[in-house]
Amino acid sequence: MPATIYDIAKKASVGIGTVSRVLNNHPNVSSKTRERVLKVAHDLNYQPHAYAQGLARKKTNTIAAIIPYFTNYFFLEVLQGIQDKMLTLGYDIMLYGLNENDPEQFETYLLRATQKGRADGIMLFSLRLPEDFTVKYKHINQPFILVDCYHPDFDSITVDNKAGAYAATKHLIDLGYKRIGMINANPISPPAKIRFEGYKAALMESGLPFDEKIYKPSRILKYDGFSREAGYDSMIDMLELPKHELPTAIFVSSDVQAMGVLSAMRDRNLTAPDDIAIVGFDNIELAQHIGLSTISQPMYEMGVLSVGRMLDRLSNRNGSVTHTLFTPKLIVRETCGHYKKNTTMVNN
Amino acid sequence: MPATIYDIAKKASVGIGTVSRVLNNHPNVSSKTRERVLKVAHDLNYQPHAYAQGLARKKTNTIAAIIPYFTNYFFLEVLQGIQDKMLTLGYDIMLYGLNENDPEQFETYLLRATQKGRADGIMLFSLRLPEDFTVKYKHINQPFILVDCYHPDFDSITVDNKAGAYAATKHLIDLGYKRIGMINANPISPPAKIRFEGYKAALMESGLPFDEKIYKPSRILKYDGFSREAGYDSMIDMLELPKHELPTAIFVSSDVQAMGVLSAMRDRNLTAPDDIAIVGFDNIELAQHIGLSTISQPMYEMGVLSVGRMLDRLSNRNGSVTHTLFTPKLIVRETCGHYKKNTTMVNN
DNA sequence: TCGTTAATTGGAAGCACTTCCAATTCGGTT
DNA sequence: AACCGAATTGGAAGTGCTTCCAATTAACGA
Repeated sequence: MPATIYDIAKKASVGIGTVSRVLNNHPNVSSKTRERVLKVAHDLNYQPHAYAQGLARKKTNTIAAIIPYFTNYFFLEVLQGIQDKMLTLGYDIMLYGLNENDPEQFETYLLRATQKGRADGIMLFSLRLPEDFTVKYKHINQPFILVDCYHPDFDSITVDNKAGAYAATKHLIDLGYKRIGMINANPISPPAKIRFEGYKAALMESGLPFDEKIYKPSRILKYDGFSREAGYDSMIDMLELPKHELPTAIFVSSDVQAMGVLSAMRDRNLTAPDDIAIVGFDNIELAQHIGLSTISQPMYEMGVLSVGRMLDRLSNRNGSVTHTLFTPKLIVRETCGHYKKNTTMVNN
Repeated sequence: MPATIYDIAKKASVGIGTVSRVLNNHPNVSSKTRERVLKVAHDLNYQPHAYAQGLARKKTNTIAAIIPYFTNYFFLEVLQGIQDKMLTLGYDIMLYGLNENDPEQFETYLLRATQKGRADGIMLFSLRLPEDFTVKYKHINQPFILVDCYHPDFDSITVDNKAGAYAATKHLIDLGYKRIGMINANPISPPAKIRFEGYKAALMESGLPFDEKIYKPSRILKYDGFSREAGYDSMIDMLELPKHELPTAIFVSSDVQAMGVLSAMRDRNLTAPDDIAIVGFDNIELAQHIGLSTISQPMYEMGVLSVGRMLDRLSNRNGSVTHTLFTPKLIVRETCGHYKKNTTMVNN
């Protein structure tokens, strides 16, 4: 039978109010009684009851995180960032991992997470929110923070996809490649669209022409084309081109697709970077092992920052919405070919 | 201002007791009042306050999961299994992810998780518990369930490491390899020790001699030798042997080590399985991509089962402790060489 | 020594629920 | 119409905390 403040009060011959004040470091307690209470609390091995505190304080010190499991590495890194930061702040995190194959799950989890008294705030990751999200969830009084996704009405932390795509393409240009193609996911998806813009911007700026023949948006639509299969398919399609029209380098809109692209090349007895140089996007765990040059998102930092945002929002409900854009980093490995001395080589 | 049962009671002209009974499906309510209350509740968009319920019921419907992040793929799979099962049961999960570099974190998290009223039970993953764990945490009245780790005093769900190692070795034997080595982690670690036993048992059974020269426990001790570097180091060491003493096949105690083993082979211009066949253990995500034959642990199922155990334990605190042993599965890919027709080929 | 002000202190009320007990209502009997 | 047991119902008490307000005590100067 765990001790309550009543037990402490009785044993220390004080009122429960005093016990509470001591335990919460309120100033108006004489140091003698404070010490006495503290000693008794320690002797009884007292631990406050989280739910009773939550009920009385109208605060749970818990935040809910809704993350799709299938984002895998992203999921892990971001979560770790959040967790580490949360610990130091005394918050707990309630996890709601989404399975790709169950579209109703999001609603279910959202409902649970927003159930009165469960969490102080909700963090949503990599989820495309419907247009009507705002009206639908207007009545919810927990703040939302979006990470790796965007909606004008909520604080968000995203990565600058255009800058990333630009950096990838620019790097290939700097290496001397002249005919640079792109294998994209489905441009319906905002990141795919924006990465395409970054690619074009880099070409423009360097005076290279944009050639439709070596730009392949994905024909396979599952996961909006962000899949190994989609990459494979696009590359096979690309390789139908007559040899002199083939690109010498390709920017691929994601690492998973790049995996497929590399498989397709292997099947055609081509290697990267000797035949065609490849740069991906995302820096998934695998990228390091296969030497894939890519663009890395600062996932851990995004996690940490998102916690900060959440706390800001918690203490100031009506502040104006902020959108933070992180600049991703180019990671040079083998698949993009001989790198120049002036490029930073990053090892993991 | 969200609705409470008092609001409902007033609007439906009934007492709060009745409202509560309706909401909790207690039998003794006339169907007229039941419907009336239900309608009002719906109109007011009523949601019960989780903490108030928890306080009154002395039950949180939440369980805490303490998992080391560095287990990566294991972490993801197991968590998903838990989550999916939990959802259907109306439980929430509170996540405590451990960083490898902070040994005090475990204590901290355990303390938080066991704080009164926070979670109904605690699940511990892949954590080696100190001998004195039982006495130290005797006072805690939340049940513990151990997954992928063992302690005699608590329910546990583990994988049959011996059977897995046996299956791996036996498969190599069945393929016709006669000189089969093993690269192990540090045998201090229980799984490493037991996998070694499985390896030896398979050799024995087939009348093959155990040769110390081709058994290499790890010299690098970080992560108990379950690391890429350890695998690399052991393999380099192994390759010092005169050619005729080299094994023709090696069972490696983990996939991460196998990664290192394969790198070492590549550095010496050897390939698997042509020069030396390799079988790993764990079936990490990467294994599929590099065609590594390995032993797969049913992580998802372990997660699901652990939830079941937890609920059993929750409803029967004093039942005797159960230890469940899962039998892992052999996954045949390329690195073990030509497979026989009678072996099941698994694709992922 | 006595008033006055400031520093402590006790405990009721409130947080939103569940549950138990006593009271009321209902249906069916006689 | 009166009665009885069963089916409903209301609401007090309890869950463990915070916080506020009134009351007590201490401290200080005159």
